[in-house]
Order: sequence, then structure tokens, then C-alpha cells
Amino acid sequence: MSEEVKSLNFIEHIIEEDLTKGYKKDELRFRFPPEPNGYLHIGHASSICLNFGLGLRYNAPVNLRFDDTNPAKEEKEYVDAIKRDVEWLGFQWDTECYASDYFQQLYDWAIQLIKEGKAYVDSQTSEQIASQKGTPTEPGKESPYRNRSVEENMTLFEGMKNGDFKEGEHVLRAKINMASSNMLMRDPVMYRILHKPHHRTNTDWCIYPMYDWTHGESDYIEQVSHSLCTLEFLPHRELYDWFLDQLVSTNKLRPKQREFARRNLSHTVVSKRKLLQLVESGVVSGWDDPRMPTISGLRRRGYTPESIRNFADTIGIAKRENVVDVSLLEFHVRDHLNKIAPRVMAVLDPLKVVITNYEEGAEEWLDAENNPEDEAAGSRKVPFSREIYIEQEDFREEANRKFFRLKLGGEVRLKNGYIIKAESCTKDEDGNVVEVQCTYDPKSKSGSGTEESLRKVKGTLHWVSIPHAITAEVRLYDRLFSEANPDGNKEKDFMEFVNPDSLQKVTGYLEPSLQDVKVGDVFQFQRLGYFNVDKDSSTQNLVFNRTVGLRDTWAKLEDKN
RNA sequence: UGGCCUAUGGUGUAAUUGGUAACACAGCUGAUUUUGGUUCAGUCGUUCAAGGUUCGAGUCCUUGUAGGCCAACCA
Repeated sequence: MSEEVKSLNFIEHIIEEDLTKGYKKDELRFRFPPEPNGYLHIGHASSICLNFGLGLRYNAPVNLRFDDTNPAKEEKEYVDAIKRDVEWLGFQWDTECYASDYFQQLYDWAIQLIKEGKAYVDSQTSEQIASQKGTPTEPGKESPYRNRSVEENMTLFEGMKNGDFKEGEHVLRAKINMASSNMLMRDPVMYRILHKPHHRTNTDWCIYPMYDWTHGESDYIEQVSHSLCTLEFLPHRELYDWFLDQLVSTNKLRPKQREFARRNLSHTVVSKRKLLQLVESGVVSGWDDPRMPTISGLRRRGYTPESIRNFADTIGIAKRENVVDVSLLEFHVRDHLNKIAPRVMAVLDPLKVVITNYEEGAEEWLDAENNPEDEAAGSRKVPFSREIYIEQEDFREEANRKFFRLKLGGEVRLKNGYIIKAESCTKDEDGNVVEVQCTYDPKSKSGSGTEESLRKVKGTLHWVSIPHAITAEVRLYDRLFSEANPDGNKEKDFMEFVNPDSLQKVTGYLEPSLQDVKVGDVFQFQRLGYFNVDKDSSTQNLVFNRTVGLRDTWAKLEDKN
């Protein structure tokens, strides 16, 4: 296998340059640092693939670190879900880390800053502090508490830690520069009081470090060489570096933060807050609703880890604003499923066909190939009888030459079966066709090798024998949002673009081989799309999700007319 | 009216670091096909604008334009 020459993204360029400038390869270390306050989505998948991909590329360890500094929002449930998702995507972390493991070290370092006169306790309200912050165009004002003595700061900070104060009474701030053009450098808060139990440290602490005071220091503790985050953290870099400047020792590796653009996907939203809103408003059934762009939603929908990784690989990483078309994701899942999904026959919108010259009560079991892309997949038997279902849209009383399907007087092959000819049809009082009467050519059986079986007819239809069919609930999904970029509109809230028809449930008639499927099994319902077995499924009540439809050039042709 | 970031086909990303603008998806033709799927062949279309440096600019410089980020005791 020859190594394909693959171009590097800008992060890889940075690393390559660092390697030439003295970094040693075994010093490289990365991390994926989610906050456990929600489920991972496709945007995170991109970040996961970036960090773990780098780990694979450079044979470097990658930590999974939970940024758990805000007990008000974080829960163990999310920790577990995140671990499950990363593993499912196929990655292995080196060490499972928690920012909360560093609370004591962070506290000790904070004491050090206080002693060096680089941090102080501010006793104003958050409103007062905010009002002194200034604006991007005006400098801020210094707090009246900015020049407290080290002793007073020490006493107060210890009091904060010991629970002597109520929430909001004091905060610890870094003493930097209230006139900085970077708002984050205007004496940022390092600690706040929160009398809330933490999912790991319980009530050990009632002061919690802020993101900026935690993240770079955690990277430093773990000796992460390249700390990659999204572009909105770019202004934080100056502060990240300032904090590191205060405590980095020269014999240890100094982490560097670099930023990349988050990936947006068309026809959906990728923001935990907005996804939470969809869950809480009941628009979707939960974080793993198959319409959700969460990793758990995609998994339930039938996406494979390979397809998501290939997608992330293809879209790459860069610094500009982007909205990736969801059709690219769909391409990758089709691409993978085409190779692995067994083919079966299912009818979702049935029309009864009676084969008038086929003996009543007779049945035969026909050979059917499981996957033309994979000979090793073998074959199975499907039952055939006098009465079958085909799709409503596969029959028209009359149609032009472009219509390759069944029409009166026309012939069509039943997949894996016989060539049939439509002779007549019956309609209900509204004029809808309710049954088609056909004749079949007994010598045209698929694979029989007869001259008739080799005849070419233009159309091939999938079908299912009515007496043998089993039923299932089939859930058909459409895009969750009607707008390509639902959160790109300044006047309208993204919730206004929710597609009310994103879920349609129908009863499907399936070939009986589907009786014993397991949750998660994937299939191609021939000519319809890829489907998997939903977790709501039981032996009595099968439930399938449509992962994605097949490419449909016929539908496009129809749309044009 | 501050600071910072970004700008390459419809979409996403490349371009040996100043040397022929390409890859994937989408679109369109056609061939193959017992899935209007797959596969194969072909096709369409790109450097935000204006100046400048240079033998040569997507790449460097200047100015402009457009978009984004920054004023949580969130991350």
C-alpha cells in the first residue's frame, strides 16, 4: 500500500514547522477537552478527528479531558455520553483527565499569584465589575479593591475557599490591565464562589476556577504541546499566554493554543445551547433523536463511524467561516453503506398486484443476492406467490418511454423473480388504482439460464409477497430545518425554520428474512435507501429508520417536468 | 467610532511556501447495470476589488470592500 500524498492543513503545517524548530516528536501531545454539559455533535466530531487524527499521524498521545469547572451545568450523564461517542467514533484516548483533578494545584498557583501581587479579591457585585469593564472602544476603570494588601487578599481568598461567604460576595481577579484593547485582559475573574456540589468533587470546593484560569494550566499540567480550539477563543490566547507566563518553568514544555474554524452543517444547527433548546421544547424526542446532528443522533440514524470520519477528513480544517453542505455527509454514509449493507426488499407504499396465471396457493423461494458489492455476503431466499405488493409510484396506467416501470400492456422484471406484464387494473370510486392484474412468463425466472430469463426488459422493480410479508414501522426523516443556514438569519430565530414534516411514520411490508434483526442492523431497502433498526424496535414491533435515501436521478428528472 | 481574525468554482478544502490553480461533493452528458443504486468515461465552473513590488503574485506590500469574533462570577 503506497502512502497517498496528502496535503497538510494549517495546523499540521504549524506542527511540522515546530518539529523543524526544535520540538521533539515524542513531545507532541494533544487533547480533546469537552465540557460535560451536553451531547457531542458533528462539529465536535470534526475536532475529535482533528486531535485524534494528529495523535495517529505523529504517534502522539491524546487525552480526553473534561473541562468540568462549572457544576451548575455539568453532569455525569454527559461525561458518560461523551466517552461513549468518542469510543464509538473509533478513537482511544491516552488518559482520561478532569480539570477538577487540578483544583488543588490551581488553588496553590492562585495563592502564588496573590503573593506576587498578581491577583486580588474583588468584593464588588458582578454588575459593578461589568460596569467598570469599559467597552471595546473605551478603557475600563480599576476596581477600588485592586490594591488590597497581600495579607488581606490571602485572608479573603482563604475565607472564600472555606465557605465563609455567599455566592457573589467576592471573586478572585488577575491584576493585568484595565485599559487593554483585549477585553479579556481587563483583570479577568479567576475564581467565583459557587455553593453547588460538583459531580466529581462533590462539596469539597465552593470556589471554582474560570475557564481561562483552568484551560492553559491543565494543558501545562498534562504537558499538551498543541492546544487546539475554535476561533472564538482566539482573543483568549493572550490571556492563556499571560497565565502561563506566571508559572511556566523553563525545563517543562510550554503548551501553545491555536484556533480553527468550527464546522457548520447546512440545514441544521451545531451549538449545544440550540440543540438543548430543540430537546427541551420537544421538537425532537431527545439528544439522540435521529434528526439531531449529535453523534448519538447520527448513530441512531444509522450513520457509521467510518462515514463520519471520512466526512471530517474530506472537509478538513481551516480558519474561514463555513457551512458545509449536508449532501457531503450523505455522500459519505452512502459510500460506506453501499459496501456493507445487505440488500433486502421492502415496500413502503403498497399497491397490490395479482399474477393471474400463477397458481393460487402456490409459493416458491427465489435466490436473492445479499450484496452485489460483496460476493462474500452470500445469498438468501425470498418467497414469491400469486399476490405481491409493489410501490404505488411504480405503476401508471399510461406513461411515456422514459418511464421504465410498470404500465398497462408493459413488461417489467420483478427483482430476483419473473418478468410480468400488466394486463388490467381496478380502481376505487375516486379513481385510484387499487389493484393491478398481471401475467407472468414462467420461463423468465431469474438465474434459470433460459433464453427467456436472459431477456432484457428496461425496468426492474422490488416487491414483496403479500402472504409472507412482515410489517414494520418505518420512520422517514427529512431535514430538521427548511433553511440551509437556520442560525444565519439576524431577524428570525432559528426555531422558526424548523421543518414540521421532518418525521413521517409509515407501515412497511418487508420480506420475511427481516424477522430476526437486531437493533442497529443496517440494510439497503433496494431502490429506496439505507435503513437501520431503531432502538424502539422489538420482535413484536419492528422499527426502522431511514438513514438516507439512494441517489435518485429519476426523481430529479420528474422534478424538472 | 477600538483591537483581532478571515476572504480561492454552487459547497468544503488544497496549491511543492513567489513558478502550469487542483481534489472531493453537488450539477450536467453518455456508457454499463436484474437497484433510475453502484461503477466507468466525459463536462461545467474558481483566486473579493483597486493599485504596487517582481521576469513571474492566489501567495508579498498598500488601500478599500465584505463577513466574523471580543464588554458571562459560561466554556
